[in-house]
Amino acid sequence: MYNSHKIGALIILISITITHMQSSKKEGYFNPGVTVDVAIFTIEDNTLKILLIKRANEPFKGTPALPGGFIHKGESSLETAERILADKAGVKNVYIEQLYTFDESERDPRGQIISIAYFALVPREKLGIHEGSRTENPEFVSVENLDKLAFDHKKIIAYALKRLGDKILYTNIAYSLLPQSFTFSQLQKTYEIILGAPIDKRNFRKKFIQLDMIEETNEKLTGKRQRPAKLYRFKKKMPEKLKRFF
Amino acid sequence: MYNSHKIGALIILISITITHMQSSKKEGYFNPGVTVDVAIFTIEDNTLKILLIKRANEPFKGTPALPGGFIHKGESSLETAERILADKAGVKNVYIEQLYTFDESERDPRGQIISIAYFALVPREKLGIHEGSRTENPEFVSVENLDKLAFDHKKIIAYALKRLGDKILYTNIAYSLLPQSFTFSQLQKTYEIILGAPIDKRNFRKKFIQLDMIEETNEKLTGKRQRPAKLYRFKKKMPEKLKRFF
DNA sequence: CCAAAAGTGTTGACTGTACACCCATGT
DNA sequence: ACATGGGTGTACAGTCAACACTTTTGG
Repeated sequence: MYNSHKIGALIILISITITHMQSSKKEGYFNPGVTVDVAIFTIEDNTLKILLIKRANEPFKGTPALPGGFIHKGESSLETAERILADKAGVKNVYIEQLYTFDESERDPRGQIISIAYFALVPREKLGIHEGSRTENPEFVSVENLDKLAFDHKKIIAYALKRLGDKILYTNIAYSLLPQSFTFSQLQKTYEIILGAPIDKRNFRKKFIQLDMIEETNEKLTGKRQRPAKLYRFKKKMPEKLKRFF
Repeated sequence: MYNSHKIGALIILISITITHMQSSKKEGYFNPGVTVDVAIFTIEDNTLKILLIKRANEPFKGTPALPGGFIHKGESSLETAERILADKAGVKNVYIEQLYTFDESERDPRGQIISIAYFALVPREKLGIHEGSRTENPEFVSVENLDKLAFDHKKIIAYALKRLGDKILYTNIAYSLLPQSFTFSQLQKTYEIILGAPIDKRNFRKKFIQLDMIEETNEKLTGKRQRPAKLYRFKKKMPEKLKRFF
C-alpha cells in the first residue's frame, strides 16, 4: 500500500508544477489549449451543406459541432486539420485553408482553449460513405437550418460562409466543389447557391468564358430528355486569384 | 544546505509532470506555446514603415523582430496584441485585426510554439516618442530594406503587406494611417505608397469622391508657397467594406 | 409534338483610363 | 515673376445589366 504521506507531497508538488506551467514561469505566460476545428462544405441536392458531428464527450455532449480536436505533438495545425478531414469525412487532397483563430475567453467552458479554424471544400463525389464513426455520426447538414451548436461554432460557420462567398468572386476555388467535368448549368448553380441569388444565364456564360478559367471537353451530357449539354473542365485545379472579378 | 537527494527527486517529479502536460494526457494532445506577434505599420517620410525591436533574449538575441510575446492567463490574443501595441508603440485605440496563425514546426528553435499574428495601422502623429525601452529599442524601419529577421517574421511581414495592399482597395482602412484632416495629395500618396505604383491625379479624385468616404472640411492648408489645399476628413472612422472597389 | 433545359446577341448605362492646362499662393 | 503643387474636363474603350427567342434531345 502506498504511503499516504508521500502521495500527499506528490500531489502538492504536481499542483505547484502545473500552476507554475500554466500561469507564471518567469515571463508570466502560460499555454492555453490549442484545438483545430474544420468547416467542411460540399454541395448536395442543390444546397450548401456542412459536416457536423454529435459530440461524444463533455462539454456539449450530444450537441452538434464542427469536427475538431487537439493538436498532436509535432503536428502543425494544417496537419491536424487534414487528419480530421481524413478521419471524419474520409477525404484527402481537398481544398483547405486556414480561416481564423478563435480565442474569446468564454468560448470553451473548460477554460482558455483557442481554436484554429480551417475551411475545406469537397466535391460531393469524393466523399466516402459515412462510416457511422462511433457515436459521433458525422453528417452533412444544410447551412440553412442549423440548430444550437456547441461552443462558438455557429460563429465560426458564419465566418466561413462569408469567406466562401467572398472568395468565390475573386478566385477559382469553385473547382473544388465541382466534379472533374460539369455543365454550365451545374457551374452556375454552384455560384447561385453560394451567393444566394439567381444569376442571368447569358451574362454568366459570357463572364465565365472571358475569365478563362474553364475549357470545353469533347463530351456532352446525354440521356436527359433535353438538348445535351457540353461538358467543361477547369483549366487549373490549383487555387489562384483571378485578374478580374467575377 | 539542501539535501541533494530530495532535490533530485523533485527534479524528476517536475520533469515527469512537464512531460505529462506537454505530450500525453489521456487524449494524446499537448499544449504548444502560444505567442502573439504584431505587424505595426505607419507612414513616415513617404515610406511605409514597420515597428521592429531588437530581441533582448535568446533565441535570436540581438536580431530585429516583430514585437510580440506570450499570451497571459485570462487574456485573449487580441488583448495581448493591444498590450504589445501599448507597451512597444505607446498607442491605444488604433486599427487592429488578426492576420493569420503561423505554426510551422521549424519556426521557433525552442520547439512547438505558434504565433497568432496581428496587423495594426497607426497614423504617424499618434505615435509617442520612442521610449528606448531597455535594450529592445523599438523603431520604425522602412519595409523596403529589411535584413535578416528573427523566426519567420519576414514571412509574417510579407503576409501583412499583402493583406494591407488588398484591403486598402475594398475597405476604408486608409483612415487609420492618415491624420484627422488631410489633403488630397496626402491621401493619394498613401495609396501610392501602399500599392507601390503612381496613380493619375484626376482619376484618383474622381474615384474617391464617388466612393463617398470623405468630406470637405472648411479649412485649407496654407503656409506653403503654392495654392492652399482643401482639407478633407473621413466620414466614418470605423472599418467597413466599400460597395465599389477602389 | 411536347416538355425541358441548352444555347445565343444586342443595346444603353456606366465605369475605367488616358491625357494637358490653368490657378493660387509664398518667396 | 516664377516655382510649386492644387485643381479641373473630355473622349474612347471596356464592362455591366437587362432582356427573349431558337435549338436539340427524350419520351
